[in-house]
Amino acid sequence: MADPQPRNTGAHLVYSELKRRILSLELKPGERIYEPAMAAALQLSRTPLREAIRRLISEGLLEQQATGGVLVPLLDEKAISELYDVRAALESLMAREACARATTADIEKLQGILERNAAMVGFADEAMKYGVALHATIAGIAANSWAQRFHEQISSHVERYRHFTNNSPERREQALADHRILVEAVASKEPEKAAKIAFDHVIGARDETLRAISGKGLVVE
Amino acid sequence: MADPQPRNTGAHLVYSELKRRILSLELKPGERIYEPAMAAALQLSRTPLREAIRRLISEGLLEQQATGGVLVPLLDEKAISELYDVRAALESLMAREACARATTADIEKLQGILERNAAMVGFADEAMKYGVALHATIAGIAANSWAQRFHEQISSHVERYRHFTNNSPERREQALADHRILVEAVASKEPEKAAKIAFDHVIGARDETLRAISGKGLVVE
DNA sequence: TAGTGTATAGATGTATACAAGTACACTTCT
DNA sequence: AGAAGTGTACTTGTATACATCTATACACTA
Repeated sequence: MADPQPRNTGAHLVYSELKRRILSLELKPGERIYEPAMAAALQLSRTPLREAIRRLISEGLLEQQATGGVLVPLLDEKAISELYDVRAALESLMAREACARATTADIEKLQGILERNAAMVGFADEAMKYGVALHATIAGIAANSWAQRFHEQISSHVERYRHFTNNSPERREQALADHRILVEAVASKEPEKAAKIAFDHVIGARDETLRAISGKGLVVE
Repeated sequence: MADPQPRNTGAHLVYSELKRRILSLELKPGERIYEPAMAAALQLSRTPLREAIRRLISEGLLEQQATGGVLVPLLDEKAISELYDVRAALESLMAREACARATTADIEKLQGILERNAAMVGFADEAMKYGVALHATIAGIAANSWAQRFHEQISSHVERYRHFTNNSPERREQALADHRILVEAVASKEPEKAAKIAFDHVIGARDETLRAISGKGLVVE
């Protein structure tokens, strides 16, 4: 969860750096973090390091053992499923609220992103980029700070699983189709319809991800 | 967000204590927290106090100013609305998932709580207690740890607004009626119906709360 | 008088020293 | 040999000292 205006302190820098390492799997699931060693590696004292660690714990990106040690959480399929389910609920809500708040300019912006999404459907990275932009724009229109906050946290965790999924052309076509009818529903101000589309869209992504991952041998201890 | 097993450290104790003071409005919205004074008052050093403060910040129960100071967040109606909307999405999701997972024993438990809820509908505190128990039980059946996590955070914040609402007999009757059809939907395994009922139920609570609060002069600056 | 610069008190951010607790290997006893 | 106890190395938790930054009051200037 990035701050609106990250302050320029060591604790915030090491927070970002640790988060980056966790999401990139540079810090491996199950790995324990030892404060003195990590502080030395990052060239800081334990105090700001601990602040960063505590924050990551409260976001679920690190786990505190009952005994006091701190671990990078393991990956497992149940967690993926839970993450996507909550994400579906949040995106569904934001789509619903976006219907109530979208201005003409907002809708044009969505349609613009949709066009670029369509144009880039052949390129995995670009298509992904515009997909994310579309969801972010809808989130911005909905303007529910709590939904956004939680959505960001969820997205961080999903990021950790992305390394195991494959982004197929079929999936991208499907996502584009979903996006198209979602933008249409928002444009015509149909909140229930938009909510359902957003929900099903994310559930679809969940099932696809679970399929892609199953059997890939997620890291277990 | 309470830990599964709160460790027995000063930082955790002061976290609980500060959280209690924030939710009870003992620490007033807009009030600034000065570390040296607060540490002295709690008879601890600044180090564990800071850990508690950081955690509360990441849960939104304290706010960090760009300049470095830490404040108790102000109360305002927009925030209430956002909180309830997200809560509606989460409870809706949990009701949906509860349908898929509920065992016969789970359903009997729900019906038991419902009966006690009905018996106590004349008493504000008791009725509230069983209402909360019902939602918690459904959350337990759904068994989505992320939904539960976020739901707890949201509930903490809602707690801060409860001081301004009045729990009328009519509201309690309405809530009981909602609970009844919700349990029925879960018992008959109708996920879409249960999801909609839970959503509308919370939205109803939101509107009631907004009505009760408007004009009561929420603390501003 | 309004505005700016500066000094100063006091807050937050960081480093380090110390206390308390945990894990693990080794010894000892049955 | 196996189990239990004990000592040691090391980790986490806390206190404190220090550095840096912020805010406010006051003097000075235009």
